[in-house]
Amino acid sequence: MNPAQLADAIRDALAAAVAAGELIVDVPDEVPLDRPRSREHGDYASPVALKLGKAVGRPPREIAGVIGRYLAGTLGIADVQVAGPGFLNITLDTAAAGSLVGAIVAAGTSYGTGSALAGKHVNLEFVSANPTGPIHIGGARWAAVGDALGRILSTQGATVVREYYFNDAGAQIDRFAQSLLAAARNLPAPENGYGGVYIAEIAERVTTAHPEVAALPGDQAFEVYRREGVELMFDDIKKTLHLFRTDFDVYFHENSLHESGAVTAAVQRLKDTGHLTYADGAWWLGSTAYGDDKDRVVIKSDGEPAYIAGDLAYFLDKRARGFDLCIYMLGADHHGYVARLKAAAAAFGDDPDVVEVLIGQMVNLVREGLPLRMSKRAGTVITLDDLIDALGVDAARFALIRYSVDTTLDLDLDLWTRQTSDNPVFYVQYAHARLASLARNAAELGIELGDSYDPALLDTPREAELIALLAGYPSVLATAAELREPHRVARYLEDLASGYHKFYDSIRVLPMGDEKPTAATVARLWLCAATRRVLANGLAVLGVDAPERM
RNA sequence: GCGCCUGUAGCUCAACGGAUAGAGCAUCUGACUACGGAUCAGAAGGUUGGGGGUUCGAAUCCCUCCAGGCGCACCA
Repeated sequence: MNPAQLADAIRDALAAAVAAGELIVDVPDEVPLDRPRSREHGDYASPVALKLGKAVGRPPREIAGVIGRYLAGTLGIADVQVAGPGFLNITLDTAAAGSLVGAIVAAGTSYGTGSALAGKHVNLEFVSANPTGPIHIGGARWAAVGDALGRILSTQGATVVREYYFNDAGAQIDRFAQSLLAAARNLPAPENGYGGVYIAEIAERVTTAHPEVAALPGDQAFEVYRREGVELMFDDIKKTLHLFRTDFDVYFHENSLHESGAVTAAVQRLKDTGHLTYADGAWWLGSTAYGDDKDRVVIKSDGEPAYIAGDLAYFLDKRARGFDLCIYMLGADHHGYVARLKAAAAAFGDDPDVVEVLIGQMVNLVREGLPLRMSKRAGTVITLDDLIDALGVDAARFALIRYSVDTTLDLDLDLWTRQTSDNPVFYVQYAHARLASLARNAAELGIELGDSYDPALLDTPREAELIALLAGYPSVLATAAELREPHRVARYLEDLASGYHKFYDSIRVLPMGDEKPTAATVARLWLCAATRRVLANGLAVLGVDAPERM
């Protein structure tokens, strides 16, 4: 029996009680059903009586008692208890609970998926770091979390396009190109320019590939460094992200919006519809209506488009490509954009809720208990490449994903470089490797899963706990998708790994010595196969490897 | 000054308005001649920053104060 079937059974019991005149209330379409934190509260718990208390006008415990009476006879339910203020605690019978194991093995990689977002076209924009330098630690957080979120949304049926917006127009790129030129010609770095070893390195690569540049006058050389340098930067960024297992479907270039006339057209459309106002020689967007603290300039008084003009055209472009949800993942230093982006949608006559902005807090690095202060000027920026070198892709991704993005993340390099049990990613991967090893040993002994097992043999508390954990995976995924919180999946996997290690420690799976495999051996192997499946599915969602051996 | 985020065990953090607030680390005590000890069992550790409010029920929602982080450009 799965949770959805149980919820239906509770609703049916409620409906039956209402039909019999024992309760007078409108039967809701859906009945709340939770997995209690404590196993003492059964396999499932429903606060339905507490929710209905006011509408029915009777004490919740009384209501729960009535529903419980109607529910008690349901096939697969071993026990129904009224507890606490009026919870309905439900325990499945062993066979009904154990049958889940077979369902998981049969479902394979699709176990845990849902359909809450079926038919949704989601544009997921993340990282989008300027191509003026390598991805740094803040971008790394979004790379890991954004990629995981994309996979999570996909499990719920959404069609997800991952997108990276390259700001390759404007003054920052000019400064980048000037910095390259200065480095190539051994001139001091320009004011507001970029420093760091990578500048010299890229300048040299450009110079090597285009030796003629040395003889060119400054403005022509500048153009070469701009064109070629930005291209190299693009390549480096893509390469690093690929190494980090974060690939994008679309790398969108801001420049293309200017060159195609999309920016001009978007601005003209807003002028025509009266959504831009002219004041002090500039054209303004009324973003204050969406919580901005001031209106924003779209066309500057010198006639040039401001940065936001590109955003306007970009949003229209996304909508024209058929997305009905546009998610932007931004760092805390850009939280001021939320109102602007929503205002942009509204100005085009669109629903502001199409725009969803996720704000992630900053990442600090800690070493030996002290915060590592990063400075571009001093060249102590920690890049994504550095992070991968230090931790490896698996640990880096897991470390960045397992914390809510609402909290400022202090990443302890000592902890995550340690290859020990302190490190959550190893704990989870070890559980998977152990399961793989167990399967190898079973195969060596000639024990096979076969077509079926007896679910009623999975009858110890440890097994019941493990099955209950497995049963929780779909709702964890669904919640993670709904709340856009990938860290829930990571935490769940730690719990599941813990549940498995406990099981492993207390219950022998394979026969010892001369013993013959029994029906219980087979049932337990099925349970192990199901656990391994869920660990592998969950790790895949995070983009973390599920190793056969460690 | 205004806005967003945060404040939970010694440390790092969980907990879609639910029951006795949970993990890991650190500390202390235990468990391997057999499926991987990178593991497990147990102990100890809390006025969920303070104060009000809403609710059958608040770490969670509202108000307020305190503390920290990040922003408040005709830059991109």
